[in-house]
Amino acid sequence: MGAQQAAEETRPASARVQRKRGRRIQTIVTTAAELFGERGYDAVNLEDVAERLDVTKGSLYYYFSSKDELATAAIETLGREWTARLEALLAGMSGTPAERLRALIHEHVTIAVRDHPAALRVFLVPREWPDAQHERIKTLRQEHNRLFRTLIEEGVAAGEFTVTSVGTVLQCMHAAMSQAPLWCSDLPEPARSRAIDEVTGTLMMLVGIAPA
Amino acid sequence: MGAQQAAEETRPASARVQRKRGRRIQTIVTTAAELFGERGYDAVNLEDVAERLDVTKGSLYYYFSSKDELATAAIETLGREWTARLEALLAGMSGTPAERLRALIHEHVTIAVRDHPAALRVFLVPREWPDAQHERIKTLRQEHNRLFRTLIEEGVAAGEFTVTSVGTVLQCMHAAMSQAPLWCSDLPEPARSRAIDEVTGTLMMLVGIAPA
Amino acid sequence: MGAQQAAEETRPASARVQRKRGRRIQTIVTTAAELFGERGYDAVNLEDVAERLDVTKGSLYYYFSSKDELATAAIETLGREWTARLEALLAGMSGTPAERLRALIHEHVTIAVRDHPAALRVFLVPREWPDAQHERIKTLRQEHNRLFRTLIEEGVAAGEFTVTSVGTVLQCMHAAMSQAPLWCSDLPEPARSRAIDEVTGTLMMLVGIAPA
Amino acid sequence: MGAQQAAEETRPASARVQRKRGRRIQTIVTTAAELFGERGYDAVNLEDVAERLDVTKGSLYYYFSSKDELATAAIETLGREWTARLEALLAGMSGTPAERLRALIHEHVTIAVRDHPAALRVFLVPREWPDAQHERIKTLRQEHNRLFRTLIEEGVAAGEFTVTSVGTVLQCMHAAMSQAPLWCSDLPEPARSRAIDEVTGTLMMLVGIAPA
DNA sequence: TATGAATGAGCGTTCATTCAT
DNA sequence: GATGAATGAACGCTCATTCAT
Repeated sequence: MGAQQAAEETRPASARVQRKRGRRIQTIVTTAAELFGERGYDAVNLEDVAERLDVTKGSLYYYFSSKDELATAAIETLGREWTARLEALLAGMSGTPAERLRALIHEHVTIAVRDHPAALRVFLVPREWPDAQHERIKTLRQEHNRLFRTLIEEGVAAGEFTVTSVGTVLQCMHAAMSQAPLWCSDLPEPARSRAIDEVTGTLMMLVGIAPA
Repeated sequence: MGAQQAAEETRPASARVQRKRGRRIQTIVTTAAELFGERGYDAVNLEDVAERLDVTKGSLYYYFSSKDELATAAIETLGREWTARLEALLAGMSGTPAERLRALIHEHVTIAVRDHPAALRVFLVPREWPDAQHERIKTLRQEHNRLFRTLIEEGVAAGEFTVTSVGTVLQCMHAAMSQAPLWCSDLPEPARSRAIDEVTGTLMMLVGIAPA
Repeated sequence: MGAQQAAEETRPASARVQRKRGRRIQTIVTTAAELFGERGYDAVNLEDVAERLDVTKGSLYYYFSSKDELATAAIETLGREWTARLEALLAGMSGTPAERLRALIHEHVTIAVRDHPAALRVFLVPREWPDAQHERIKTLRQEHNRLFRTLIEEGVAAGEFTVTSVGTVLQCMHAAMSQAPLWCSDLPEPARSRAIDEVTGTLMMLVGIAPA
Repeated sequence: MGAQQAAEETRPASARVQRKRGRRIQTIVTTAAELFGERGYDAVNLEDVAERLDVTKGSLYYYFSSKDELATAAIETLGREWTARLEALLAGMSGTPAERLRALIHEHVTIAVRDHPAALRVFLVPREWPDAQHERIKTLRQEHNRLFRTLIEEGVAAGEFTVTSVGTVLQCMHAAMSQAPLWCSDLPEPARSRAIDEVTGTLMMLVGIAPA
């Protein structure tokens, strides 16, 4: 490849190419996220990822230099999307802190149970992951926690919530929400929604809101 | 060698040997339980287990016929001991359901945080384990749950507890208690005890008991 | 890349690749057949096969998913080729049943002694092989036997042959032909051909044809 | 152990002890011969041998310094016993060479089919065995062949037998007799005896004796 | 860009052999 | 003499990674 061609590529052509590359990467990352979520880091091999994408193993290395890097990207994507959905929910609603917290928990559990039964492997047992991911997971979780923390503190300040310790409530809440897929995901539909509602109601009690 | 001598010597020797073998097996199982707990089934290899025991990999096969069998034994031991400690606690105390539940939660979290930071891998993410263990884990967890369930139902019947659904409360409680090691185990001592107390107080809210 | 180009390029390339893969597999199977024949299933390890092919053990798994499968392919190849050669011989000749049987025996022994001293391990001691191969071997041997059986029955019907029992004659004949490499293969050339002739003449006596 | 005691043991006590040791060794060797015969050298492990003898693996090393040595002894025993039985048969009978050869073949096949379906592994595929055994097997087989050879040469000299080459007839005969267990051993009793008779009759044709 | 092929380190498992008691 | 325990080398197999094309 000549230098000139290279120069041509880094500008206009390259923009289209890079967008394409970006989309390709997203496809891969999303697929990887599904698999890592379903089975965990160790139990996923690149052959599986490649097969689900209908490419060969070797191709993955054109986009990611290692399994670790792919996993990092997958987690990143998972975390971002999740937080974005929760933020979107909050942005579009008003009401008392209790109403909003209830909606937030409900949404979180719904995402976990319906879309990412996967994710508990990521957020629940971070030690399963290589150190590189470990830190990133922590950060993502903090961003994620921020949404809940803000709301809870608001409710406490308003005298609406009663808590022992905000930090502890967050940890417990998160643990329960993340593990919910274990007992909810396999339920047939009417029962599954009911189960999600129950979890939501139960977790509201952590801030002192009695069941309806 | 006469038959009598044989009767006097061979059998008692065999009994001693038997006991020795039993102890050896316990040592191995305990070590294995630690490692499986720390890293999960996939990430533990028999070389690691052997090294920690200061023997070679092959020796493990003198006692266990496969990694699976070793894992099964490790889980079994872990589960039994845990349940036994909780049962012992309940057997030695009286008081209102709230007092007893508080003690039970406190003990569970203490065991998890201090003695088996390990165990969350086992009880929290059962899907990580081969099918053979999967069922056994379920059973152990049920026995374990029974202690909590009985107490909660008693409290509800006495009008002392308020719950959305006993089953859901159990699941959430268990999830939080099991994950507690993640944020408590590495704390220095006075803080750790305080953290355990906070978790206890927070989880009592799941049955409608307000913080002190 | 346009769809047409893809159609013109990807498929033909894939066809060439396919053929290349086929050739590679044949090379491996042939090499494996030699080794299995020389030493038997148990005594051959994949390291040996790989070394003779000048690749690493792991590479074999790109083509065969287990030692068993490789062995099956090796046996299949061996059996097919052998039967094909015998069929080709018969197709190209006429004459009395005795003449044709003599030629058939001679060819079989020649193949065994010169080309596959190997094969006795396969056809002589089927119990040495895993069950998967066991059945396949039986089938191959039956196809193989069919050629001899047809001819012998023809000779018997024509009153040219005298036998105790066709089945038993086939078994004895096969046993001797297969084991011939043991005492013939290491002979220097003029003696080896003579030995093969003697075996042929001797085995013709099993159908009542006296030596020349 | 004091020198005196040793001195005492090497004489009178030692005789009894040594006989005992000899009997013990015979038991082990016989058992090993069975197993090697059933499964072949590679597929037999010392654990199996020990278990069948109801001792531990380690004990075998008190009598044999390696698996190889045990195998050698097993083959030796097998071969000796076999030859002895054939010699005994011949010693106790008279008649024409044909009558005696027929009896000899019949006895050989009967032993093979009924008592040592085993043995084909030993005598049919000597290459399966370590070099140490290889030579010994050859020798045993020669002794064994001698019985047949003598008889055949006698029959030829008497004009009763017609052969292409005595050596070749012996090889073919041996091959067939040894492999007979493969198709006879699993037959139910009346059929098995008949099959043995058929093999005998068929093999007599190798020396020019027509079926009855 | 993408593929098919190959590599090599590592893992679970087996087994002949050794040895203290 | 015999046992229980341990060892270490080897084997079948997996998989992340590399690379020529």
